Amino acid sequence: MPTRKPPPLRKDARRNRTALLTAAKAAFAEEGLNATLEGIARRAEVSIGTLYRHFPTRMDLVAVVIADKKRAWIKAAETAVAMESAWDGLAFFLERTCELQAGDLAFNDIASMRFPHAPGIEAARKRAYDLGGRIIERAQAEGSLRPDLTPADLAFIVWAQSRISEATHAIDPDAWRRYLAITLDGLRAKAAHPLAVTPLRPRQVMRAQLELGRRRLR
Amino acid sequence: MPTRKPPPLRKDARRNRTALLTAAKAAFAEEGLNATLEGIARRAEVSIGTLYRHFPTRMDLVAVVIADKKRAWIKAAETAVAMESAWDGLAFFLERTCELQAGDLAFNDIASMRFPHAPGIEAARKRAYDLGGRIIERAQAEGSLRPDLTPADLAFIVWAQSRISEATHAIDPDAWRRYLAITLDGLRAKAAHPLAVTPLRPRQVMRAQLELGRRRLR
DNA sequence: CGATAACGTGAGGGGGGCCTCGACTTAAAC
DNA sequence: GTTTAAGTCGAGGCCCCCCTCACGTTATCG
Repeated sequence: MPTRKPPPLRKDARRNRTALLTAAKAAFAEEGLNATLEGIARRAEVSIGTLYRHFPTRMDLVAVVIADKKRAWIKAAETAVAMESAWDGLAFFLERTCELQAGDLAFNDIASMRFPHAPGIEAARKRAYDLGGRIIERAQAEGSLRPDLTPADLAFIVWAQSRISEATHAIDPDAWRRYLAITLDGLRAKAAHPLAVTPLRPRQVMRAQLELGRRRLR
Repeated sequence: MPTRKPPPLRKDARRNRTALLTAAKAAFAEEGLNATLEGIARRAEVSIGTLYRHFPTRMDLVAVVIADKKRAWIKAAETAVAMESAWDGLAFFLERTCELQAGDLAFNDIASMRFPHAPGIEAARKRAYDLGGRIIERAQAEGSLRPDLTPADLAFIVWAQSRISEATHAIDPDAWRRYLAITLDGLRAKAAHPLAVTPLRPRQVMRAQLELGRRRLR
């Protein structure tokens, strides 16, 4: 590996770095990923220059703050694929994804693709997408999931949910569950009526992601 | 009525007003209701001062631009209440609402409550909400709609849809229909599984609206 | 206890949007 | 054609944010 181990940080530097991450985590969660960097520096009681020394770009900060949830997300997908009941796997995956974004506008922004170029997210997204495909296949093979659903549809369902948790996270952190339950009822094979509109092709889904990202961020 | 009829506009003033409205309509539709006023003035080839003379506040501009769609929205609700099949009425109302917001980020912002204080919208909202309640009641009486749905749920469904059309309007203007169809399948009485989470109370719904409005607008 | 590299700082330049206001221009009425 | 109220204009003040950099400070090591 070409990367050298970074030299140890000085004590004050370590303290400031921690303070910045704490402040950023809170600010991003409350205000979304476009929280102002100056505000984060103020919150951490550190000068703006120090913020930039530690995190030269906003993305560097985002990457660290997001890391945990990103891992949790992938793990949820892997767990879902391994569940005995494929339907339960699907429901678990959707619930867990929505749970991660509820009350955390940072992950909400990520899940809604408002930061399409967030670092390290690309890979996680691809992985989650692939796993999502397998979750769907299994549930369709099992006969519990409507046969016309595609992996891209999963993304749209999560995006749609993201607006609901965006609206309700401060009022009732569990409100989104109600609407996810309704959607799940619509996903069952027994409930399915034929869909008149075809799903977006993968290329189009990517463009839709970028479109969401264009909206008032960055 | 205490309002006098306004004096006729000068010819150049009328021309500029029209240009401003045209520009604003386009800008709001493309960029959402927080499109920059300076940009709208540029687009109309008019100075920023002129914009402010005609429309002292952003809301004055929004009110005029939105008016048509607002009426169309109420009309859709009234038509829906009068339809023979209550289920068709519900589907029609939801479809029409989503249709109005698809491809028009201005109405999308309105429907998503991102401008909670938009002028004249308050009344329209109340009317639509009331009509929505009657649409639901009829469909539940008919036995076609799941009995646990409330008027507030309708709002959340539309908000959720708004994110989908936000993402897809430029790629496939009809993509949202696919997800609305899935949601409708979840709304049928036959598809319903009991909902574990209770709906938000009216007071909470209002707070959720304001919450959405807080997000990066104004 | 120096010496020094790492670190912290905040003023300042650049950008952009909001909104105001006084000087200028023009349509319209006589 | 003159008058004048209505209308237009855009510079400029305000605010907030992004990001850089030269200078002062501090931890760490010999």
